[in-house]
Amino acid sequence: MPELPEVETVKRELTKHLIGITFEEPIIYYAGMIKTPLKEYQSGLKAKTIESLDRKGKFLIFNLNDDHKVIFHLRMEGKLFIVDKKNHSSSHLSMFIPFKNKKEGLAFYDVRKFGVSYYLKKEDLGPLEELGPEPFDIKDSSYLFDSYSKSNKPIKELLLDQTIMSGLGNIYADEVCFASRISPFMKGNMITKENAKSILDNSISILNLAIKSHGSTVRSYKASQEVSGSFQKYLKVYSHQGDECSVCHTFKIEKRRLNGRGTSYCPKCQHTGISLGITGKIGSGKSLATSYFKDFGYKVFSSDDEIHRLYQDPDFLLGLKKKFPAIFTPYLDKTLLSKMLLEDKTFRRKFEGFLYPLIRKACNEFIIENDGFNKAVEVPLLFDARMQKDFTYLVGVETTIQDTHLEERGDKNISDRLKFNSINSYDKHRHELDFVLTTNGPKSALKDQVEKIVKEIAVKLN
DNA sequence: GCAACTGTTGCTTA
DNA sequence: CTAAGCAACAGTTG
Repeated sequence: MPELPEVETVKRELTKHLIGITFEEPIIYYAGMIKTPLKEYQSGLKAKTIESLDRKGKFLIFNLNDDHKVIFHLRMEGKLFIVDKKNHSSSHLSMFIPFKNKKEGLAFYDVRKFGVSYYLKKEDLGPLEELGPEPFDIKDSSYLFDSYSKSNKPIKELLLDQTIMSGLGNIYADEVCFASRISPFMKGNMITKENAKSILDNSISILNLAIKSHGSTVRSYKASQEVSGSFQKYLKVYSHQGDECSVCHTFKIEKRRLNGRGTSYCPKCQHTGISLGITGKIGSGKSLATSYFKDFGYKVFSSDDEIHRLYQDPDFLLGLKKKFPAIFTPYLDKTLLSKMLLEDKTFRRKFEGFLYPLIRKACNEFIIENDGFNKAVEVPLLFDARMQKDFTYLVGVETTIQDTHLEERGDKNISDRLKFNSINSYDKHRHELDFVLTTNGPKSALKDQVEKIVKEIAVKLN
């Protein structure tokens, strides 16, 4: 995962073996990794000796015994191992640089081929040009406060911005937010000076401890053949989604996407507010239940409303038409759509595969946008859309008088509506619910049930 | 069996 | 300018 501590570990490990080593001409198997002219790279490294190694943020630097240097960025999976010339594994080998008068060489393994390398004059900054200071070099947290305050982006995204401060990646950014008791979703311009100080202090202490632990070993990443990092045992949120928070012992660690990155946090310790997924069959009374949560101060969102909004969206309709031309005659035929959803299983799968991710994304955006508030999100097909993990708690709404409810709201096609029960896997997943609301009785009884849940959650949040 | 997800960054598009 | 989405790639997980 190479973030700063892992790259520092690589640097320390390689320093033991590389100082004074003379390169032979590099053998390049994946030319895409070399970001400066290939021929110069090969001829430039040949017969040069390594004088010292350096690290800036997540970049690794070899200083050669002339006026040039070599820069590596390992990105996601890049690994620099010293291996025997005839013993190196050939799978995912992007480059091999044999050592002169030695039986070993430096191998660059990179499964995903995202890693890059540069051959540059020592005075050229190259990719380091825009790089911000490391936390260790920031003497005053007001620098961070000033940088973050200017931005409307979520604080975690700003922590990942290497031009402001370098070194934090996805794992340590989550850990720093947790240690600082700050929501990763909070906008930069909302943070206080105390927040900024906390972020700087925790960045320094977490990175230092991680360096001491030789980084983290997660998934396939290892700094060298010999060294396995152990910082993963100190991780409090990253890789802990679903576990009870080790600090408050009240809620599970949650995980959701923020700008395409998995983001783990504790809703209580980091003051994000909790989120409820409200689900149930058609006509069960979900909307009414959700509206009661609103009465108790919750922010609410309905995925049905989102679907209606999507059907007004020309871009969505265009995408839909491209994927499912059959339901356009020539305009979207909702009756035909309902019929096909009920009768054609293959069509339904495909349609759901198109629609559910959009719903999931919209719900996620709503939750992130309403950071700090408690939220109730109505999702009729929550289980089918596999959104169980997207909420703090799951609330089921049940009734034995579905048809009465549908009649009450003036539904014309009750029997057709009820057919949709067959494609809702609520019953199969009922045991996953944290709360069940029953809506057979008077409305006031439902409101009382909602109030009970609201109070229980308020106690947990303190 | 397919879709989503994975540690990073930079470029394109609106 | 910002913001979002995608691209680079290949393997693992549900």
